[in-house]
Amino acid sequence: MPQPAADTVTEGQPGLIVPKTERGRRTLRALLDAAALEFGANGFHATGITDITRRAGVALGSFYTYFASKEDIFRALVSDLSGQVKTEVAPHVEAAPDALSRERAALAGFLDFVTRQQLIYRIIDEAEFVAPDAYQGHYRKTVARIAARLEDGAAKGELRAGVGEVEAWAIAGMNVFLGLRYGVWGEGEELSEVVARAHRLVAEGLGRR
Amino acid sequence: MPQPAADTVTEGQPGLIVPKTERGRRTLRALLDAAALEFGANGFHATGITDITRRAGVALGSFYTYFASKEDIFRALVSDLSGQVKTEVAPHVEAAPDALSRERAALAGFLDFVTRQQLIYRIIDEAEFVAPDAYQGHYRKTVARIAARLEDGAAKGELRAGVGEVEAWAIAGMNVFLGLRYGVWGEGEELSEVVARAHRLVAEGLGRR
Amino acid sequence: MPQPAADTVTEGQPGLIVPKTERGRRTLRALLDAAALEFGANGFHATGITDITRRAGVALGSFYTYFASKEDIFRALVSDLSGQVKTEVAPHVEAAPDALSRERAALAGFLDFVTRQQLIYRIIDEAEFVAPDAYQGHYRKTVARIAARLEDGAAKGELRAGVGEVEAWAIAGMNVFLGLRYGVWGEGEELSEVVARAHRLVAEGLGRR
Amino acid sequence: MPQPAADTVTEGQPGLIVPKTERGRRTLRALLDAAALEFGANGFHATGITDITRRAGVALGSFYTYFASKEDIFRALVSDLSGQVKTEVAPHVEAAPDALSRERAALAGFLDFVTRQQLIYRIIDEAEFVAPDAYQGHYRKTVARIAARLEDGAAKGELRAGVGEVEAWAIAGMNVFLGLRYGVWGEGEELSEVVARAHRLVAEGLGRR
DNA sequence: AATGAATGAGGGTTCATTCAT
DNA sequence: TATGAATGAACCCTCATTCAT
Repeated sequence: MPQPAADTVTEGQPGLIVPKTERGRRTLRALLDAAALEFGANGFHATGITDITRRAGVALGSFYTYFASKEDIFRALVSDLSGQVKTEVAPHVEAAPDALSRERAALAGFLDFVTRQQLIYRIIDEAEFVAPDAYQGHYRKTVARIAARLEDGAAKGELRAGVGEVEAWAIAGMNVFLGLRYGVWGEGEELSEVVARAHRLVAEGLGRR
Repeated sequence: MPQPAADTVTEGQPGLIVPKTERGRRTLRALLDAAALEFGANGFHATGITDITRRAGVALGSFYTYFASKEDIFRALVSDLSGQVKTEVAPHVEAAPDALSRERAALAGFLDFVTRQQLIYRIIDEAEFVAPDAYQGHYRKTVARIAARLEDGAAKGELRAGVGEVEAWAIAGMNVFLGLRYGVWGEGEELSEVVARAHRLVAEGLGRR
Repeated sequence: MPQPAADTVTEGQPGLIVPKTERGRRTLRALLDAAALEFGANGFHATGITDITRRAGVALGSFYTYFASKEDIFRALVSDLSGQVKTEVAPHVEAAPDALSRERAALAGFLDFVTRQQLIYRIIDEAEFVAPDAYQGHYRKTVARIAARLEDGAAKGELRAGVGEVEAWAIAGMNVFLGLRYGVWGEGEELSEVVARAHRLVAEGLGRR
Repeated sequence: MPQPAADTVTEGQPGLIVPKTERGRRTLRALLDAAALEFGANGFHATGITDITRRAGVALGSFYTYFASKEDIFRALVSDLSGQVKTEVAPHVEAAPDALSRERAALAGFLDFVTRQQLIYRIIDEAEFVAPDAYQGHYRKTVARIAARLEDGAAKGELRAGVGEVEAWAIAGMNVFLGLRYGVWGEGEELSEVVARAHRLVAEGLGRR
């Protein structure tokens, strides 16, 4: 079951109003968490501002103290969630000893995140249609991280030479689709099995040796 | 540049009204083609029924002679486009001599389709939020085809044993992301290069031999 | 007591939608008449679209079949009322035998109109703040008519030479203020007396002979 | 160019809070001056309380320390401006040697005031729709002054006998319209010429001698 | 006296769908 | 079958005013 992001606003985002009082900070937090749950469960268009404020326990008008529009809070969420995914996956990745196991750890960490936060993860995907620039921003950053890992692995001789952005997009696509299929739609499939098989594809390909 | 699908409705879909008269058939066709362009360009929610009927050159009321609702025509489109993708990619695939080159051909064909019909292709993706069942249907069918190819290849000894659904989802995800990145967002990148690199990943993986 | 303008739409105004059916024509008429009463009685800002549609006996949405916005119908009204004033006053003016009595007839006709349509006349005045261009348009046209009369009178030797636009604006202002004071605010003052005195001012001035 | 009225509150008005401290007096002044500029530039309805407090450099809540409502400050302004007009015009009038030149001086002084304070002058006019009693109050007082002057002139034999309230309203209307047309809308017309021509109308009328 | 967050009624506008012609 | 006017629920957003600090 999706949990409201416990501490949503970690660093200032451009354009985000920073409340001056403690009370204001609590209200902003409540709005973001409520929005995550509502957008996640019902999608952008089916969610009304009143759904968000009702769940957050604040008055309708207070919404506009912190956000200029429904799109505005949506963008803030995407940006926030993008950071959350990265933050959750990073420790797994860093603990891995070499390039190939880094990718395995990234996939495992991502599937885990998506499974726990499945409704909320939809928000990022819906951004493709609600806030395309935020969507592009998220994936360009994500892929840049993957590409950097791959290039590092190649430089260390742990991966074959020449891997780069194209491979990174391919891996991102695999991970996202596997997350959707087995993390969100899945009905109890063994995720470790999925990780193992998908990772073998990435490591060895499909051909016979 | 996206073209209106010239002959959109090829076979009866469940729930779809089949017009009796030639005139009716033309109106239905006009509506579907107009809807593809409008939904593709502006998305489901930003598109009004009047946008569709205006472009189709029919009266507003006539829309409901053919479709029960906005979602209805959207579903019909997704189903239709799903068939189109399959139809366009299939010949490439069938011409390929072995399992690995089949996957290469599928990727190449898909990238080509997406590049030509980029706006329209968005419709399928937006279905995730507008008509999730149609979206699932499309991808389950797509993946089933891929899985069947892989299993066939394994049976023939052209691929390593044990490949199946998980690998098929991974490949689907890869293809879709590469299509979005290089077919839709791309600015003139060499698609053949993308295909070559992505295919090497599928064939050999990232590890050193 | 103000009467709804019996036949409001007499000639096509730019930007005004012209209904294609008889029913549509009736709805448009009903909306304009209702708007005149509501705007006249309560002013632009205190009048809601729903007040207009309720009085007109049509659904809220129908309003937007004919007008793009609240301002839009207001402008249409101003333009329409501007024409009505002219139409009502003109016959009095034309029946007058010479230049001085023309001005007297114009004042008398105007006071009469304002007295009968006092609420509705407020609409034109409020336009100064709601649709300044429409307001300017009305008064520039009105004054142009007065100036033309004066110049004609001077040419015929019925008025002293040199009268023109400045005098026309002065007369317009006099008429409007007298209309407001004695037509709208008035409590049964004898209008003929007002006309007589004001006209003597226009004819002879205040000085001693 | 309109100037913020330097010393706006000169005498206590009914219902107006008179601050005890110097600081309070400054805040009140700042609010009134800011309101004059905002109402003048954007009108009553388009002006928000926050626009006023922002320009005045005080917190939103402080507004209600001094005024009970938006209408309240508007009324206070109208009353204040009414006094200003009178104060500005009076010396010109008093300096004039006889009844006719008094009216000429009044018109000239008024046109001058309106030209310098055009935006702010709109406030008085808008009062017709925002605070009709304040509007009536202003013009009844204004006209009473004019009427008193006329009657005085008649008593002294400088004007023809019998002039009174009707003539005063007529003259007020002329002045106001000429102010709007040549002071506010005008584009550099020679005001002295306007004064001369309008005054000849008042003095001699339009007829031939 | 000042601050600024909180409130919530209200209003304009959209648009999918229905219906009379 | 086609037409286009009619319907009205729904929704986003504003903003005057209140209130806790």
